[in-house]
Amino acid sequence: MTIEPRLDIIGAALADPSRSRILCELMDGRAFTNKELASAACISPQTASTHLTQLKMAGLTSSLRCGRYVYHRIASARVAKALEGLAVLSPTSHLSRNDRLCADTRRARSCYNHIAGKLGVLMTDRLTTLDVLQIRDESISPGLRCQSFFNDIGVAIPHVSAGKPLARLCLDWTERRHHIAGPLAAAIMQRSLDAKWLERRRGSRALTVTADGFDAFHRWFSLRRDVIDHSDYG
Amino acid sequence: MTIEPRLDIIGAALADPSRSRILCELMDGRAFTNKELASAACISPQTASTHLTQLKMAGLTSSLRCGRYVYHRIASARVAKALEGLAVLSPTSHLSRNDRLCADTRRARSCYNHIAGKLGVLMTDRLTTLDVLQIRDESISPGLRCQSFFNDIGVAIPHVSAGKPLARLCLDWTERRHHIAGPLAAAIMQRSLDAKWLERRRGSRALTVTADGFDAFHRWFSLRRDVIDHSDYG
DNA sequence: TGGTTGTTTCGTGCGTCGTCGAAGCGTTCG
DNA sequence: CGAACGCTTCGACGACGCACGAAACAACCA
Repeated sequence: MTIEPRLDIIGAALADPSRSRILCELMDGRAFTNKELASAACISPQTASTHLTQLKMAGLTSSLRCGRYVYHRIASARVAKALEGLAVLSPTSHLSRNDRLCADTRRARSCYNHIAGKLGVLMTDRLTTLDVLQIRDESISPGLRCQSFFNDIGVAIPHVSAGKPLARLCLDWTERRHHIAGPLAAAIMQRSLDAKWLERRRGSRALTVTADGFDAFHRWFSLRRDVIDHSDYG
Repeated sequence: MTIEPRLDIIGAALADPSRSRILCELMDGRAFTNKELASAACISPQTASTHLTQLKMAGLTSSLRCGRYVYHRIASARVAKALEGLAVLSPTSHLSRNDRLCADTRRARSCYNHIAGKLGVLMTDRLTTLDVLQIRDESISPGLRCQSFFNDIGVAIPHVSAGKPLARLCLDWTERRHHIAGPLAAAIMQRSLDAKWLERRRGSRALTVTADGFDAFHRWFSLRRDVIDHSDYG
């Protein structure tokens, strides 16, 4: 016998539909309570509690007690990255349904701590054509107009320790194309929320683009409203 | 209800110890028959057959009929990448045992189609300090001495279509450090096997460094035998 | 063609796991 | 202090899934 990674242990943690729903709920990077997650997964709080202890034991989530509430979140960016890697492998048959809420989620949503969905992909495209970011192979480096661009839109470029990426590419599981992740992407998302360009929706990872948001995305990213809104799915 | 990736479907495919062992066996990139995999996982051929159909249904493996044999392999590099991402998350308690075969596997092994383990990590380090490769952030670009180096050691640098990486970083699940993956890394592995620097071992992903191998790795990578051999575990 | 080998399907037994009601524990608030 | 609320544990029920023997199917070989 030779040593092997125990994929089955991680797999068993993922193998239940309720736990999968809980993880997807947590994938936007925020922390939720037991009860909230129970409601999101349509199960009783007792059941959610057992699931959450399993996820925690498997190292996928961590919990933080706060008064009588227990907040759960994805354990680390590494876990989030691994789960995103799995998400693009997961079956897509259920994605073809023309569901209004599906369309919303595809259009713009939070992914761990950055913007995903069509908006995320379009913004990423635009950042490269504007020479704000250079994407070579699978890595990202600042372009000529990086400083000025982020200065203009009011995003402070995060400081990262040497060797750590300012941003990285994340394969979008609905668009099947890359959007940016990492500290810079998180800063853009934070700015978009602070400036009320985007608003979180209750009980969903979907993000709503406000009127100011359409304005800002048109001004800074040349994204017309109908391009963002247009759904090219069945 | 909003759409979600069905992590549970992939998870269910991974959730069984036998299937995990089968996948780990396939992770070196080669194809194996049903019977071989059954033997590797210590289960009967019937059981292996059902597991393999499950893995195939989940999109993790693909099969190819060749006479009365059916060869199974990892479906794609994307799947291999996702599984590697999970492997670094998987529990490590069983890695602390001081097992001779464990040490072999840690020292050098094949990972999909490139070299992993201590040897893979050391080679990657050396390629950067020699300015053969430049690692910036999480991407890799050719260094000043790239052409001459690979010419010297007899590796033809693979052609890749524009925008595709020549190499990428892969987190080693035993060393917990990066080694290189991708076309260039595959070419290095192939060269090492052709030149008999490395030999595959029966029934294991471990790679044996030959006498010529120690010679070559010392000459080209300045890796002394004791550095490769030295186990800093248990 | 008949025997051997590899793979797959069927049926069954048995263990594991998800689910929720009930109850226990801890915290908050009036 | 007592009531309300949230979380967790326990127990029982039901369902799913892994395992292998037996048998069918497919391909090779003499």
